[in-house]
Order: sequence, then structure tokens, then C-alpha cells
Amino acid sequence: MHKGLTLQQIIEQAARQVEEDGLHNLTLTALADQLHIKTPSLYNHIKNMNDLKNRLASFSLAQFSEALIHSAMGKARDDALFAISDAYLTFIKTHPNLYWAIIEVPDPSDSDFKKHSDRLLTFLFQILEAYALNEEDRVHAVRGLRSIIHGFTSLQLHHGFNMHHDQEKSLKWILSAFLRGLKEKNESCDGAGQPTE
Amino acid sequence: MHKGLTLQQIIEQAARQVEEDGLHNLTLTALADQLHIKTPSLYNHIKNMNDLKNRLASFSLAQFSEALIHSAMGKARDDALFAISDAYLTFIKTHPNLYWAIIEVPDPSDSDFKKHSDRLLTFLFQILEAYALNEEDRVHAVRGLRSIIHGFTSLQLHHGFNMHHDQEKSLKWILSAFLRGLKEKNESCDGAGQPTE
DNA sequence: TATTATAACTAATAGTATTAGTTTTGTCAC
DNA sequence: GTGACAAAACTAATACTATTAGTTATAATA
Repeated sequence: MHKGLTLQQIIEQAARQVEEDGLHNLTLTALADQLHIKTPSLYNHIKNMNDLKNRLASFSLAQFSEALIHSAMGKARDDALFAISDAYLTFIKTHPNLYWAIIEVPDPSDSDFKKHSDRLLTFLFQILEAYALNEEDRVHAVRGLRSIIHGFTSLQLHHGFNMHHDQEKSLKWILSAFLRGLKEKNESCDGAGQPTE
Repeated sequence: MHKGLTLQQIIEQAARQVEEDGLHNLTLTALADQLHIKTPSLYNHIKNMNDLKNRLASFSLAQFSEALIHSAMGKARDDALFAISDAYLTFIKTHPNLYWAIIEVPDPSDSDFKKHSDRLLTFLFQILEAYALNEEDRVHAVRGLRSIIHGFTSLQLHHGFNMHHDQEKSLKWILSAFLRGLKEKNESCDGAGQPTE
């Protein structure tokens, strides 16, 4: 047989199966079965399992970036950031296993993966340009945003917070606090604040 | 042979091997080899691989909690929180693979694991009691703290930020911003702040 | 139509967790 | 001490993994 199967189709099928069954239930046998080929035939398209997971991570990250960037269209500052965090939460809720594929990418320095990750980073930098921060502070601020959103969502995804209080409200609350603190840095209206120690 | 091998010894050996070779290089064969027993003998002590990983996660989390709680001894408020974040970073740097074992725990609802995780959470709550927050806000604040520290460290651990700027300084900067925003919430000194939109 | 590269195949291997059934060994009541 | 019992080791076997080597069929091309 000679199906002319394409790498793209393989990745997409892998993504479907991962979405359904989770990343660590992805096996070459199951993947080949769904594609109606024999397992070793996959090696005509991929180097090995790690390679497949890298490509799957890139694929997922591309969709993810797209969703985030799209969500902030025509918005700026806090508005944009809240939209992004909403999109982030939405993606995690609708594609938890794909997000996990991004987190567990075997080789984060893979060139294709890095391309998409850099794109997302640059995008965040641009959003933060609207705030009056010097170069170094902006680096810190971007790291802060990523940390907050990724940390919140991945904790929720894997470990779950106690569900008594609303999730989305929490994330918004946290982001608001961070942004308040970020703005206040330049203004130093802290004269009357509670003493630090 | 009848070595009288104990579960504790097995977990500790597993921890040693994971620290050295990473979580996904932990195999029952390798573990049994190092313990000088045959692979199936492990099943006298553990239920299966998942069970082993759960126990390993609990073991790691216990050490982790201990380190964090210890670091805040005799401190309060910002002082305590910065000490905790330092301890957090230190743990991740010295035991990255054990931290990963905590993150990748197969069953986060495992009772032993939950025990330690609740302990850590309660501890954070107590620290935050020193800030003037109502019940709900304190929930948000604890989530924020966890998200920031976990998010920052796990991003750094797995994907790495660009190393041009200092890591610890970044985390301190981010935490400071969050804490500023947290304090400001009650004070509403925001009259002259930059407009939100 | 002949050539060639692609993409499928079959067959085989080594490494994985796991189960079943057996044997050894330490412990403890008598 | 001796015998009963349970704990903890063992051997042997199974079912899945990924992966490699070598082979065959097909599609495109010259």
C-alpha cells in the first residue's frame, strides 16, 4: 500500500488521540492503528517517539499562541491582559491534554517549538510596552505574567485548588493585584502603606 | 534470600535514582538492581509503578514542605514570604527532579500526598493572616502566591527563561509587585493612578 | 517504459510492567 | 528448640512498548 500519508495528518491524529486519552496514553501502536498503517511505518515520517512529542508540542503551542494573540486583538493594557488570561483559561479547559503536551515537551530548545514560544513572548512584550517600565523591569513583568498565568492554570489543571471559590475570579483577582503593584512601582504612593516589618 | 527490605528504603533509593537520572528514567528494573533484588520482588512492597510514584511524590513533598516551613521560622509578612520563595528556589535548584516528581504525581488526591499538601497550604494561610484581608481575599491571595512561585520556578525549570537577567531578582521583583498590589487593595490610594482603560 | 525515491510492509529484538506460582527465611507461640 | 505462619524473596511467563533491518509495492519522473 502507498497511502501518501502526510506528516501533518499524523500530528493531527496524534493530537486528537492525546486530547482524548492524555499524553501518556499516546503510543505508536495506537496511533498507527488509527491511521490504518503498521507501527514501523511511522518511522518513515518521524524520527522516534520524542520527535513525535516535540512536533505535537509545537503543533499545540501554535494553536495556543494563535488563540492568545487573537484574544487581544484591538485591546491594550489591562484590557488586553485580562483577555489573554481568559483565553489562556479557556484553552486549558477545552484542551487540557494539549496544554500538558506543551508543558512536557521533551526538548524545549527544539527550533520549531522555540519559534512559537518566542512569538508569544514578543507579543507579551508588546502589550507591556504600554506600561511605563524600563527595559529590565519589563523583563521582570513579562516573567511575572507568564508565571502567574501558567502557575495558576497548571496548578488548577493538575492539582486543582479547592473548588469552593470561583476559579476565573481568582485569576482576575491575582492579575489585578499584580498590575496594581506594577503601576504603583513608578508612582510611589506608598507613604501611608502598612509597614513591611 | 530475605533481606527485610523496608518500604522506606525503597522510596529513598527511588528518590536517589530520580534525583540522578530524572523521573522518566525511573524503572522498576533499575530500582530493583540497585536494591539487589529481582524486579517482581518489589511488588511485595508496592502496588505498582503508579503507587511507587505516588509515594515518591509524597516523600518529596514532605521534604519540600519541611524546607519551606523551616525557612520562615521566626519571620512574618513580607519577610516570611521572601524567605519562603528563596527556599522554594533553593529546593528546585538542588532537587529539580524531586520537584518534578511532585508536579507529576499520578494521583494528587492520594491521601498521604494530600496530607502534606494541605499542611503547606495551611501554613501559607497562616502567614497571610498577618495581612488585613477578608476570608475570600485570603483564598485568592494564597492562590496567587502559589501560582507565582510555582509558575516561575516550573517555567524556569523546564523551559528556562532567557538567562540574561538574574533569576532570583526576578522572582523577588514579581513577588514585591504582587504584595504591593495586595496591600493597596484595602487602602485605595489609587486616585492618581494611571487609568485602567 | 525504465528509474528512483517514497512509503508501506514483515520479521525480529530488547526493554518495559505485571501476574502466578514457588521457595526461602525470619518470627513467634507452644 | 520445634512447628506454624506470614513476609519477602525467587523463577517463569505474558503482554506491551519502541525501535531496527531488510523487503516490497507504489507513485512520480525522466
